[in-house]
Amino acid sequence: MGIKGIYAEIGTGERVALSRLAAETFERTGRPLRIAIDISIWMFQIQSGRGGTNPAVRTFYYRLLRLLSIAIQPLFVFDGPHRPPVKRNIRIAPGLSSSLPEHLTKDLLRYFGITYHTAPGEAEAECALLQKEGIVDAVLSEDVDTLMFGCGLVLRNWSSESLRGSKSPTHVNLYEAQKIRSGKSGLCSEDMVLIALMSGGDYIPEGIPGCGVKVACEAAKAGFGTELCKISRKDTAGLRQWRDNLAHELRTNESKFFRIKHASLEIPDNFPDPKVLKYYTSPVVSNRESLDRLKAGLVWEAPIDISGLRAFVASAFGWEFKSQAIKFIRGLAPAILATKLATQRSPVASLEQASGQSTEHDNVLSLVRGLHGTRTHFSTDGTPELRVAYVPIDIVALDLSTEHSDTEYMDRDEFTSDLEDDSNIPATQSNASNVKAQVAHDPTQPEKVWILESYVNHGAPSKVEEWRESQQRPKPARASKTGPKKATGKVGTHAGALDRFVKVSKPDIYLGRGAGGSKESNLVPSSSQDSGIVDSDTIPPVFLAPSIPLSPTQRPRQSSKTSSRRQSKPARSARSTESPGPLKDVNPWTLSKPASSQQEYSVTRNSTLAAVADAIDLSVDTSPLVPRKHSRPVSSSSISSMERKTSAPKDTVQDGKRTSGRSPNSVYQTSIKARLSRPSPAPTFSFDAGSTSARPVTPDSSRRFLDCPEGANAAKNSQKDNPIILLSSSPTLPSPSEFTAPRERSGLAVDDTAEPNSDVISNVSSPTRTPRDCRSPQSITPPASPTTLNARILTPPPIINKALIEISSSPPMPELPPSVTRRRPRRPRANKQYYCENEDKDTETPANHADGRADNHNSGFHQSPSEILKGLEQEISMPSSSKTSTRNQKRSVAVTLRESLDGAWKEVVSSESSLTLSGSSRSRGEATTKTDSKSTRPSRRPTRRTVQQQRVWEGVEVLDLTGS
DNA sequence: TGAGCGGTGGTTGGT
DNA sequence: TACCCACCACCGCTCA
Repeated sequence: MGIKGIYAEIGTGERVALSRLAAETFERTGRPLRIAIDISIWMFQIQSGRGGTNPAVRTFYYRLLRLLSIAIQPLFVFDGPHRPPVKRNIRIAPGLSSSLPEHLTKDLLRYFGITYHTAPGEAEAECALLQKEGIVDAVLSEDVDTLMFGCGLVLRNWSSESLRGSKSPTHVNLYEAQKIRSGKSGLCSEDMVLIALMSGGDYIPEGIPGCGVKVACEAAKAGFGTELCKISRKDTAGLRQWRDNLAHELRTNESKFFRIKHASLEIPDNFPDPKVLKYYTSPVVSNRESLDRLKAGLVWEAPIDISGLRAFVASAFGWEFKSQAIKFIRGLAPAILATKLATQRSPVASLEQASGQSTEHDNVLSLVRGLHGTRTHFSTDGTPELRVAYVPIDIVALDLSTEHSDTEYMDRDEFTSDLEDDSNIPATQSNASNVKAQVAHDPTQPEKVWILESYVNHGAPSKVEEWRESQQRPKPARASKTGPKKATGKVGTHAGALDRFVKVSKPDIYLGRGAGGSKESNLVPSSSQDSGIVDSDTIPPVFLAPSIPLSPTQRPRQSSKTSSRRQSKPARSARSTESPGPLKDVNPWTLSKPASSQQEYSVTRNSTLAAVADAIDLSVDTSPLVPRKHSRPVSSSSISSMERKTSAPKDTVQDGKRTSGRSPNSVYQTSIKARLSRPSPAPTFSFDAGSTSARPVTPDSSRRFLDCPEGANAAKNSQKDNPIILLSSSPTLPSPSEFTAPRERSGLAVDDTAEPNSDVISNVSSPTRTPRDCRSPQSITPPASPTTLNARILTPPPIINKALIEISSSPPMPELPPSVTRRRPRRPRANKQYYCENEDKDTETPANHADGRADNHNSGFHQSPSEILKGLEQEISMPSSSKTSTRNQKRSVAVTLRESLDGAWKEVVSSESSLTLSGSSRSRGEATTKTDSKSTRPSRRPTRRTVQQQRVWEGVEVLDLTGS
């Protein structure tokens, strides 16, 4: 937890490449960068490992490889027995230091020859001490608490640079105590102690009630922190005096230390708790004697026990076969090579050199088979690297003949799950094209790896010199270079090669930017385009938002919460001036494979062209060869991810003619895993004013409606008088020709053109039976023209062979007055969907989904509606812990179990009950109707007022696009 | 678990 | 005194 909100004060630090730090330290000191690592930082980060045996330890293994590949010398610090018994309000069992299996971790470190150290108390405090004592250069920690303990250089958040494709950790946030003190915040370690005490820290999460980091910072800047740390803990009178001074200043703001006075803040009598104060100011750390012993015993360059490590990975990760031994060699070799180059002792200083024997220096030199280029890469913040050729088996001398052949036993799943971890090994080897190489990898053949230039200069200077000389020599002119280029078909790409993989479903929007614009100009924006200024008028209508022509300010929020969050990100980064990020001039287009479990690739680009990015739809498929016969309906729960990553081409309308976006020869992604954390989007039906018929709203139909004179007129008028209420329409909704919903459902005339499956119809129940669903058109007061009201009908979940239980806990449906703007609840938290797997069929389960989030739904697994209803009753009637007002509320809850059919529902059983809700409505994410405005002042924010005055009509998902 | 985001409500100071 | 406004703490949610 650290200190909540502290980053708003001290900033997020300088984002730097760890390799750059390593190289700079190496050049400055002549030795590798040494960092103390609080082992607990791995606790959660490495839990993401999936598959195989001990995935967390395996991820830890790859992280160690990554550290070694930039020749960093880590010193791992474990928590000791004398750490504070309670941290973050959690009582810590003595001896339990992390969720990692400690013995495995320590074994692994031993085999790697990496030193670890058990602190007497808290690892964080010990790490800070090690840095202060100069034993290490920096501390890698999970937060900046080490600054409180007096650490001078803290590294945090070792992770990949976002938007760069690779997820391999390359960069850290760097905090220098000196810079923080002289910076805008002006905070020192004593100040931070006070902030932790007042606003809440690890040992006292509550702090002073009502006091946040802002007020605490003001108090610290006024000098209360420094003063407090000077007072002896036994000096109770001094402490009391200090507390009274602080309370007085807070109450009166006499000395103008604070922006405003804080009369309502009450400082507890026992503030600050001497025990807690002691944890911060005098933590249990090693004494001088222990430190000296540690210093004397530290071995920074212990060799890796290769055979021991091989045995370890075989037993701990199940890497028992030859192919896995090869993978082991392949991962380990570059790390060892980099370390050897960086820690190579000078040949002059070597005694062996004097004796004329083969030296260690010669051995390292022999590992470098050649140099093949230089680069400056964003992953190292542009620190120069050299491409070094080496033979893996020379470095990791493992006898492969003793390894078990595994061709017969290879478990494909296991193999692919291991490949996921390969994203963690040095970036030089981690790319999709190497998947093939991995299978056919021969460790006796030379490989190439990028290694920091300073290490190569140090470890193999003669090779570098030789290579540089060869670079300077004029190369003999090749006959082929002077002649005309031959299209060999083997090198580079031929025209249209990408067409097999990338489908551009939007016309060339850059084509008009210059006469005879090259192909390249279609994809790579020019600098002027990089400005992100896009004239919406120049974009053909098809590029606009799927349903509604809107001005940029009226753009609907994306149905995916994630996407909306992503949209909000640039705003934050725009605010941030501290981390501009390296290499802004990189190609804004990125082809990335989003998640290991997902098969689709996506073409994305930097946010500077967000407006254009919205208008471009690139569908990329992994297979250009064989079109699938049937494109499975896209999982509704995956729609959000589809929106972000891959989307099938949408139908377009041009010159009044409808063009199906789906090319008959195109191949669409059909198996998508995504989290199931939100209610399924559904096809949207519109109820035209004065009409009892409903028709599905597709991007197309909306556009058709708005393109026609009536629609345009309606839109125009409604902007003035009555807001148009349109529902979000799924961009991945099948076109009408593919839509297989039955024509008639309880009076709903569905205007689709396809012939429904009669078998399906016969078993389909009315989707209007539950309050969660939309009402039939008859029950809706036709809105005054020209308002168009669209209601949502639950659609069958496209996960075939699944039953979807939709639970709705909503107040009784109010009458919907005409022309009332219904706001969509920001988070429909009250609704839950439970997926029940049909065990007889081979289907995926929510637990199988990419991130495992669907496990949250397990509470509904294999339960009957009545069981679920019972559980829901308990859940809803549970008292809320929120401090906000509570009241009883009558609610109607309906549970319907439906089986998913192809394009329809089959209702199995439903149950309904009335519940009394107690607890905070706010905590349940519902719209509230405020009645007790006497005690609480009504909000003056228009958005809030709108929500307060109108109940959200759950069951109808309304996206208010009026911008009001 | 840390951290960020958006929403909500309380407090304060100014009008 | 009532109202308005800005600020901030706090909460739930989400993502990595």
